Amino acid sequence: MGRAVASKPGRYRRTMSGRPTLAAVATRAGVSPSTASLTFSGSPRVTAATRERVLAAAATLGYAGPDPIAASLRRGRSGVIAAVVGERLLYAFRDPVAIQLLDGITEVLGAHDLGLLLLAGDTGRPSVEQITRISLDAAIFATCGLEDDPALEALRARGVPVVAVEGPAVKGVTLIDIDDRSGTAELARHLHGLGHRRVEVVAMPLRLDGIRGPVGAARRARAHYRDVRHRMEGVEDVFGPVPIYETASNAVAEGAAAGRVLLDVPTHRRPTAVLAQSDVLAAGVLQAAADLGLDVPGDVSVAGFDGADLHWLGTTRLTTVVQPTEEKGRAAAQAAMALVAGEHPPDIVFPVSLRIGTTSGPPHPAS
Amino acid sequence: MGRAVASKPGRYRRTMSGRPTLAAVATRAGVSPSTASLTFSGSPRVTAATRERVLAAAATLGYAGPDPIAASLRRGRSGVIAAVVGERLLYAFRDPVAIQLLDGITEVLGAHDLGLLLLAGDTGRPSVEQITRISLDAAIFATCGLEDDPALEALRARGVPVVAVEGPAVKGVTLIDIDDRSGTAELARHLHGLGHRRVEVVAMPLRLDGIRGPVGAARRARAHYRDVRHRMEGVEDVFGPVPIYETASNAVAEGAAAGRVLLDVPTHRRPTAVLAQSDVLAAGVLQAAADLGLDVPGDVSVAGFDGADLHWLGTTRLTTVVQPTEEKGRAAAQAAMALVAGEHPPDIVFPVSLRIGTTSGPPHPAS
DNA sequence: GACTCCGATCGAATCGATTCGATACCCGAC
DNA sequence: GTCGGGTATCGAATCGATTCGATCGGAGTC
Repeated sequence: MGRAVASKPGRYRRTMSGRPTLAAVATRAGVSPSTASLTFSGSPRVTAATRERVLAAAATLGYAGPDPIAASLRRGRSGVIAAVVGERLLYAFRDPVAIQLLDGITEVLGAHDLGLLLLAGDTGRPSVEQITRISLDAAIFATCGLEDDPALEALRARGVPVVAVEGPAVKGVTLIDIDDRSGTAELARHLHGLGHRRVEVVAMPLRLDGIRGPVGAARRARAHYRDVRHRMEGVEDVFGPVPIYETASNAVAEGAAAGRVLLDVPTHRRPTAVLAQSDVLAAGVLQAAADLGLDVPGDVSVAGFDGADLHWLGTTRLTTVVQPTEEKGRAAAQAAMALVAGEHPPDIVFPVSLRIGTTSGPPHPAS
Repeated sequence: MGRAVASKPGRYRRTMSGRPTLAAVATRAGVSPSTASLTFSGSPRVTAATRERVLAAAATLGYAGPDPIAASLRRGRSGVIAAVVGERLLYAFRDPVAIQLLDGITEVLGAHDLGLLLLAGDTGRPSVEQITRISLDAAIFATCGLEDDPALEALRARGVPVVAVEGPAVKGVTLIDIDDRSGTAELARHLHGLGHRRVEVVAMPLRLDGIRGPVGAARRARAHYRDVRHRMEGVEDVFGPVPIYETASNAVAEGAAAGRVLLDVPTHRRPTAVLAQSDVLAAGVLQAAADLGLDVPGDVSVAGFDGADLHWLGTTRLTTVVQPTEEKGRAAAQAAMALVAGEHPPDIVFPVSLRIGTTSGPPHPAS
């Protein structure tokens, strides 16, 4: 018990960053590294007394628990699941649906102490470099999934399991989907039943090239996104071919611009109903209608899709198709976790439901 | 070249997940693991010919590059930086400022192939478990930073460097801030100059307890968030003590509710100007004013803070204090990277600037 | 008092790459 | 022909933990 012994109480090995290692804690506690490890993993095979000693040693040395990186290497997983967001966050998160989806995802991942990594693209896609440098257990294509996405390619090459929310529909990818087509068709039937015959569609972007305007057959055939396609088809199931106006992005301003184009025409050529492919676009159309002094639904009915809560609409209740966005997110997260566990979760298609609000009504008899 | 030899072309070691390892590729290419590693790290010390052979071997075996986890362990970094978001994403991301901040962060991180991990709290704070399980190189408190945050505690215990955006101001944490106080004061002077004398403040939450209503002295003293405090002080610097109405969250609906309370009173008691602490809240106040049939700025001037682009405001240009949100994000990311590199980046305070819009004007002479 | 049996603890291999210093080789020069 | 210098490649240690099977010690039983 001489001073020489007592004077070097902290001479244990430390990590590069200067922090102690599990081995150091074990030494200090007078146990083997294995026992120390067992202690921190909360194994019941460790005596309470031993546990105490290990924890005390850890406290003394300022050890905050096993290094996650080393643990990840040994375990073969990182505990991180990526959400791939095609655009810059600034644009992607303008979409309340995207946010709600992500919220559902984090809800499930957080409950399992998993982390959500955002893989966003500056110009379009997240860099493949990012994907190869960061350790991921799985990836969820949250928005903008494309069949020929290079990010998808990179993930598959690495053997990272992939979940896609509303596409891309690729073999080996678990798909979490909603019934876009029949949901839209139900909405279309509602409008048709009200007497509407002259309807037009305001579509979300068919491709990521910033083009807006009327959609011709050629363009139509090259529609990239599954949900966009299905929502067009749903309308056509009821009304047959209808004019489609494509927006450059899923934003209120885009919807407003489209709305002005469609509504600022002589009455006899004006559609009696506008079906926007999203609530956000519909909000824009409503704005355009208001600017033009048109009454909704008196002069024109407006419908959306998503059932997003657009707080800025005030008391207007948009007629729309409600999808279980948050549940989609939860399901996606669960599927991702199942894939990580080596299971083969099934694809899922969630049902949607029509919600009739205050923005749809019968057209003018004259129309 | 008998069949027996040719039939076993791929007998190299593979990882647990069934993927080949760098060592396997090296063996196959007839080089040492070191050389293979050098090849993948793009070292110029490797001959073109050798590089070719290694890459060919990798292609044959289906090797997509070094395992990020193993590389992380060796390098001592994971390439992941966390953004701590206090609330659920669903609420946090309703705030356009938060999104813009995050966008700025991802812009910088993405350019360096770093990943952004979202640490969100379901009920309040992100779980400490998450922090101890996931490997982080640094963390950025993006919103809702509190001095006594257990998450902050956990991060520091692990030795993870921390950057805070607008608080918490704690020793050892790099602070990225804006000049809330003098910015608000400038705005207040503008209104004072217009002739306003009866002004009220709609404040963001002072604490995370869901309380809304007039703020008394006791409550005022316990204001938790730095930006909220500073924005109150800025107003008082010009007007002296003014009534403050606290909202339960930074949302349009909350602003609207507060607006109704403040504006739905007899004219002589109605404030001639309302200073909301954020543009989102101001949007709500505008909505309330419209609902009450009040003209802005005729009957009441409304001002916000942030300079967020609220696309749903239409043509109304809010009088507000513009802060460089995106740049704040970029600075935060850069500070985080500097900390990871072992540097000591300085705290930063960004200036803000008054932007006079269409929602402020002189009060009624009668008032 | 010897023999099992059971459970707490330990040893050692392993996860997959990175990196530094050493080696081996090739070319030119003396 | 040999030596020096420079460079492409290699060996081996290391990053920090996890985990399986082995070991050791003590309690219970005949």
